[in-house]
Amino acid sequence: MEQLLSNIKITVNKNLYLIDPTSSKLGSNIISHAVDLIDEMGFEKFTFKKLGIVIDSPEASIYRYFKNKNQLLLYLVSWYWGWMEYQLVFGIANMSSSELKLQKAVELITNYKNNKMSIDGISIDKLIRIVISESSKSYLTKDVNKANKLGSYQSYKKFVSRLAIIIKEINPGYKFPNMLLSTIIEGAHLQVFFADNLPSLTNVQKSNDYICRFYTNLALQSVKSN
Amino acid sequence: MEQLLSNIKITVNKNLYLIDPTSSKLGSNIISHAVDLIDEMGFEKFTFKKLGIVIDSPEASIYRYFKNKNQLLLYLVSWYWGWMEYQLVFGIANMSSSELKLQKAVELITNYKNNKMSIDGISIDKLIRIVISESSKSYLTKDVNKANKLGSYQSYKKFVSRLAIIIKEINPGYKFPNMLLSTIIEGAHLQVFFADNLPSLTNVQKSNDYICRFYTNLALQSVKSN
DNA sequence: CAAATATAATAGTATTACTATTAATTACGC
DNA sequence: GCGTAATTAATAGTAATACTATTATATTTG
Repeated sequence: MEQLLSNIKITVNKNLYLIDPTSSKLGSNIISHAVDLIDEMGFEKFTFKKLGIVIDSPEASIYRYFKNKNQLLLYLVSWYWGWMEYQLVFGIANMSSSELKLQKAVELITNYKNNKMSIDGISIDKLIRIVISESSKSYLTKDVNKANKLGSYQSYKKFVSRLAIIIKEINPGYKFPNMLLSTIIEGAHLQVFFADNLPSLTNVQKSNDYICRFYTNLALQSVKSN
Repeated sequence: MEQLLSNIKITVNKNLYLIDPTSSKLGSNIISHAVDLIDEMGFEKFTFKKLGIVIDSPEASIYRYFKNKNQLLLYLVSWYWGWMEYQLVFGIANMSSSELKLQKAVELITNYKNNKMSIDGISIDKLIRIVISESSKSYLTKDVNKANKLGSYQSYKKFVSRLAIIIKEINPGYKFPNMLLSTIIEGAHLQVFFADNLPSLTNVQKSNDYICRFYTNLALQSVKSN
């Protein structure tokens, strides 16, 4: 895996930045330290001012790369789904059984461990925590429709539709593949968050694989029924 | 139902306000117009300043009732779960079958129509939309733990634990009742939002009951397995 | 009716989320 | 290699947000 990494580059819709942050030192600084800061202080408390202090550049320079902090979040989340799709495609490349493919996908979605690596200066570990805690804020706004028209959720939708095809292979008559997938994806994020913060809303104890088991069962059961 | 309403009062944890908003005209004005405004402009754009203008009271007066807008959101969400619990208890009062009770609960969770009524000056219609779009923001913050210790999520947790008992009645060996329930509740909210805004992430068409059917199947299937 | 108490209004401040303008740097044609 | 254009960075703002401290006005009650 590490070998492959140096050769890939996750691309992100051009509407998610003003200047491609991978095109300059300042840009990649913005990204990597934004990940650090958002993870550390949460998206609400995160500001371009604070980021500017950390990277020792003025606030206004960051505004040249991203319209605002929402667009930056959108960029990070989109990057995440690009990275997930990459892993999915490689993970299921040599599988013939669609059922096993789906299983693999759920594993991928619910596996939050062993990601100590960095890609393009982005700490995967921290990015995953950001996706879990903050990604829903990227679409739960009054601007969703506008953002959607600009392709801001492309990567996420692509990931889901790729999996929907696999589900259709397992059971062509299954009526709710996308619904099932978004339920699993967002549900899995939630359970991690609840396990850490509101344990009475989940049955997960830390450091076991209940989440993976639960959603794998859910997926297979649902798809095969109906 | 309408008859009953005049006699009940949904109570909310005392830590969710500074002054009980139901105790004064100003207080109930704050609540009812906050619901209008948040529904209209979304939680991010909503401010106490704007609310003050609408109710023709200074911003500072609102701060006497609620520490900040997050606390106000917490109050509304908590009120919502109190109201949901009330409906649940009455809805399943005379049922003997736990399976039917669970079915009724999922119906309640996924039924977003026919709520043109107002209680305590709160438009149920609008409140439901707020819960769908904004409620996750009330816990997806760095302050969750603090808020949780103050009992801010009590009503939600109580609703979930009440249903967890029903699930245990159906299948005492089922290991993940809370996980299943939070998946269904948050998933159902999400599907409504996606149907309106990001339709390719769901399979819901407007004005059908796919959401109810999907999550009812999910619940019954999961609970009976394992 | 005066004192205590509760409530409301005024007038601030620090921070946030930007933007317009100016300064510095780099790229490029001749 | 030098001047001009284009890009990038830094400065210095502004309007709005999220509060808070203080003062004023009612209301209660002994």
